[in-house]
Amino acid sequence: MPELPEVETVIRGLTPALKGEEIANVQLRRKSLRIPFPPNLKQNLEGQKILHLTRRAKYILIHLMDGNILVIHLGMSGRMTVISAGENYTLQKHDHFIMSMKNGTRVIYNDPRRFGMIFLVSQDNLQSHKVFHHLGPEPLGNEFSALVLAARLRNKKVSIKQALLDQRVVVGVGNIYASEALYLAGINPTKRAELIKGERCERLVKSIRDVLNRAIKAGGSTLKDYRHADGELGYFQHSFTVYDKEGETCSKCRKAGSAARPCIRKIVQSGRSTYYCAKTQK
DNA sequence: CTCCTGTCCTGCCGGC
DNA sequence: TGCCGGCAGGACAGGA
Repeated sequence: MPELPEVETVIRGLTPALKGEEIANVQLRRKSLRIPFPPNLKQNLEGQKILHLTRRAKYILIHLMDGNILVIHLGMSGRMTVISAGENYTLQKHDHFIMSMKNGTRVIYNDPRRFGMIFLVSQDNLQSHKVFHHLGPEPLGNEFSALVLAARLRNKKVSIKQALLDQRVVVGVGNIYASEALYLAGINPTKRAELIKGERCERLVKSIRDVLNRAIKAGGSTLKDYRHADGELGYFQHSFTVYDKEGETCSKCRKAGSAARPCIRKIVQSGRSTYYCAKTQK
């Protein structure tokens, strides 16, 4: 499920609950998610103090006092829930990982499809770790620019939509925001990636940033403290402009008064749905 | 190198 | 109503 904005919203929700707190107990309710839990995960976490939380790509990084980082990826269906001290909570199906803090706060990781990952890596080995070493630039960071994107798209024969999903090109963009960003930039998703340069590339960079920033903002403003009444973090009502809107008329076409002709189409690219406006995306 | 396919897993929805 | 196929917001390995 979650792409960069959702992960970011989860982190903002977890931070006040976890920052500075000590982990008292860890419960693993199965042996593995997508990959096995590391053998000593429980022992390594219990007694540790949490310094702070950050994000890299779609990974949640929980920095611990001993120099290790607890890495959590939500996969397609992972969710985090915060339960305050003294609050009642009955464990649900697919609650796989539970971390209880010394002050009584609990954090629950639930993931029906189990495509998520939880593991530990030392601060020093983070960059070189298998899942991190190949990652491209953060789209909201200073290192991301039209020149950088163009360089990474060079010689890429795949479609620009597929390229945006490639975490070596840019991180954090998933299937929804790829469609959304291309719509905003007015770029046809089937276009060969290597053809996107110059002014179009500028527009794409700006669109990716816009779409992600707006989604993060929506996450913050529609949730009180990034948290539902039931403690669940990071999932918010957010209306997309083209995603899942096949057969509807996009806002640009509506504004242009094109007699409300349906312009949004759905296609499948390397097995994944793409939505776009057949009229405005060239 | 790049590209493409298959795979992991459960839940849900639409069609019959 | 029940069953079944297809699809779902991610990312990896392996082979061409």
